[in-house]
Amino acid sequence: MARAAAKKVKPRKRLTGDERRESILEAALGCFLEKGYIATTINDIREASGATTGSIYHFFDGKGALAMALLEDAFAGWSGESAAASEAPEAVIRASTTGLVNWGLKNPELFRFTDEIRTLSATAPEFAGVADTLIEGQGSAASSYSKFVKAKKVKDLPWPVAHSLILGPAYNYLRLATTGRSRVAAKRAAEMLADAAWASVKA
Amino acid sequence: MARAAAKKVKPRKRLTGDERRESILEAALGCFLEKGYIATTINDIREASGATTGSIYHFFDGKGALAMALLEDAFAGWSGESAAASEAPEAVIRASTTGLVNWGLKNPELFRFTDEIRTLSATAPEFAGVADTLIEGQGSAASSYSKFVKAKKVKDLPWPVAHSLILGPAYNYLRLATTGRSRVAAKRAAEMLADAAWASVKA
Amino acid sequence: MARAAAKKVKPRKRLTGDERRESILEAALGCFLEKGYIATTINDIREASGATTGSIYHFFDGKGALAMALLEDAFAGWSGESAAASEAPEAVIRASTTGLVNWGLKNPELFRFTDEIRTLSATAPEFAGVADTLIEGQGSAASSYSKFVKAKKVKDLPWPVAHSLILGPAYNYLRLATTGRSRVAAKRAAEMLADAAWASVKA
Amino acid sequence: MARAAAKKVKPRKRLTGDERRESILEAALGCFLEKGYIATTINDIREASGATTGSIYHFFDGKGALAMALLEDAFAGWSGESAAASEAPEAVIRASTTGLVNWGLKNPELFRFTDEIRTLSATAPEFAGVADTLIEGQGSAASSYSKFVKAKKVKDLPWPVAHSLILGPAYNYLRLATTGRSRVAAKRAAEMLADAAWASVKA
DNA sequence: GATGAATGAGCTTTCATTCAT
DNA sequence: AATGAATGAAAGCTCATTCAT
Repeated sequence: MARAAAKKVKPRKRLTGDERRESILEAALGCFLEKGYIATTINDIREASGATTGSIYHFFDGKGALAMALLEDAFAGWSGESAAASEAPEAVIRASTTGLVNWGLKNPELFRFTDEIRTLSATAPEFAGVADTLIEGQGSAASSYSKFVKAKKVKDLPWPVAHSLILGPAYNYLRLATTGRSRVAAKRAAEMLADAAWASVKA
Repeated sequence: MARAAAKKVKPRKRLTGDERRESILEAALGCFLEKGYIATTINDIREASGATTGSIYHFFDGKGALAMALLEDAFAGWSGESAAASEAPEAVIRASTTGLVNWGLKNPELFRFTDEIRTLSATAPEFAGVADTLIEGQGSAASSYSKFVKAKKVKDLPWPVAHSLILGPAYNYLRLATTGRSRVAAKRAAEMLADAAWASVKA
Repeated sequence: MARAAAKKVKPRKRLTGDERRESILEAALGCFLEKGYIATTINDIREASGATTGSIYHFFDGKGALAMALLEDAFAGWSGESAAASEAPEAVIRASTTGLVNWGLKNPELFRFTDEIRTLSATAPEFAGVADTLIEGQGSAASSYSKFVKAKKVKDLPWPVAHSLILGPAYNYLRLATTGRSRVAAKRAAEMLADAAWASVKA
Repeated sequence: MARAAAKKVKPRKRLTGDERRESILEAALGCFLEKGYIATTINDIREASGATTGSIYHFFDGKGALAMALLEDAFAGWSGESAAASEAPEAVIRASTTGLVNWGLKNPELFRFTDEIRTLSATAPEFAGVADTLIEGQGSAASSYSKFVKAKKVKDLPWPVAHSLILGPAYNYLRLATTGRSRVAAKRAAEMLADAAWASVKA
């Protein structure tokens, strides 16, 4: 009845703290992108990263915190892509649209991931507050817009409406593109959407 | 193996099949809207409906099937709201936008619910196929649009782009309105968005 | 929210009591043979028979009783096959062996079904008592054998041993044949096993 | 979604992985032998082992995996008992028979357990493949037999038939002995069956 | 830092059986 | 004789998190 130990101990590569942290983040991202946040378990991340459960909890406060950390990275990437060449209203607004579209087309799973978290934020307390960041964008966007309004460069629309006109089509397009159905010339789409966005809000 | 016979039968109000079915659906909807689909348990629905677990499974194949049944209702309501007064391109397209906005403002939790399911459909097999319905709308929309294109009433845009211009702002607006932050004159918003939608696609 | 009744009522063919009883038995047999007793649910039988749950319980005392009824039929078939042409010891013993093998090869799933119930009888109270019938055979077999012993036609072996020599190889062969692996000339196998059985016990 | 943190940690004796694993296996065996595999629940095993549900699933993939692990042990014990003193055909074949009988008489519940699993293997996917091991024995047995055939030491019988002649009576005898009815001199039975087995197949 | 055993409430789902109609 | 809604205990299993080592 005596039985041999079931699992050989896989000798684990020794990593420094930062490397371990990094490898966990990477693995978590891979899992979240592949199966979605909800369907991913800590165990999945453990297996993918080669870390132990305890290690994961040593570096992060849990699954939610892991997602939040990744979300910040994602958001940074998106922001970078949305930087305008000039401060001119048209440039700024077009860059918002094309930045989102281009970033999303480059990182389709990442877009889906952010979208999932945004949805969950409606009911999951650990993601409360994410909605603002994700949907309102850079926060400063609203105040930029109101400056443009004062300068009579754009229509005096309520910000939610303006936001919807500028980014709504882009989001929608990414959802379509991300769902694997439609396929359309990527570059052109971003421009078409930016054209429309600017046309919709310009004074 | 032999399941123990149910010992005490606490007589419960006897409903007809349809009544019970209805009460379960209603309770499920209430729970889904209140706590979200994911956070809702069968037990919640059981308590809210007064049915037994077995009864719920007698009428529905599970939580997913329950959601699907409700989704169809939701979709029907939205479709109804989007009916245009005439077949004129402008009327049709404006109705798409205002229909979605008005329906969503009238049923904010229901909108959130559909949005949650759409998000989950990316990874949850039980909701595969939902995405098409929810995001592409009535299916016939694409062909309507191409008829308008042929009639030179609207721009010859790829359908995903046109879809994004027509409904993207509306969706976005509803997400903002639904997240409990912004508040804007409801009626006016629908019109503003419809104006922009039509302006974006008209020939 | 009002929804149409979910299921069209399939008009059910009106059967007489006996016909209904028969159709239930038949359906139950089909299910038991196909998926095994344990894996078969009353619901499976309901669907296969076209009867309603209530009907099934009207005619039978439950799943166990259904199995018992079928078991008796099975046993009758097996007994019939085992009838010897004469009362001569050799004929009787050979017929026991060939009868079992031939019956089992003709009704492989039925053999498996009886084997499953026999196994369950060790722990399931509803089948207590089945073991005797199934494993000891016709009950009278033991006394037949002791008559043969007295007539010095066969060895004076303890009945369990004799039983094992006469039927054990046949059972084993059927299990092999039934498991879908081996294939051997059916007729010949029965004879070989009968030869050996007789040789093993003859005086 | 976010699982509630385990509130109160009732400290339990800390065992090494192997100890806990062992205790679970032992408890599972006890339950399976006492009530049968089917009638045993995870909860039974939990109570018997003192482990928590989670611990059981930490070490084993479920009830089926637990049974498989135990089955391997059982099989090893049986194999050990069947080892022949020499390579002579008669010794090998007699050892097969007596080994099975003796092992089964020493471990009657274990025999019953293996028999139950064999039966279930016909329909339960988790036990597919068990049948071969359990019913065909050591795999090498067939090739041993064919060597004996070539050496003209035994009859040139199809393997299923030979297998049935050698082990069928033994299995049958154990089923009788295990069902708690008959009682016969154990030692003598093994020999009688071995005598017959050898007589049936010797050239 | 690192490990991985341990926790245990809670999940979805099953199903033999009952009984009001 | 027939219906099928209702029952509800119990099943197998999950998994975020904790913490002794």
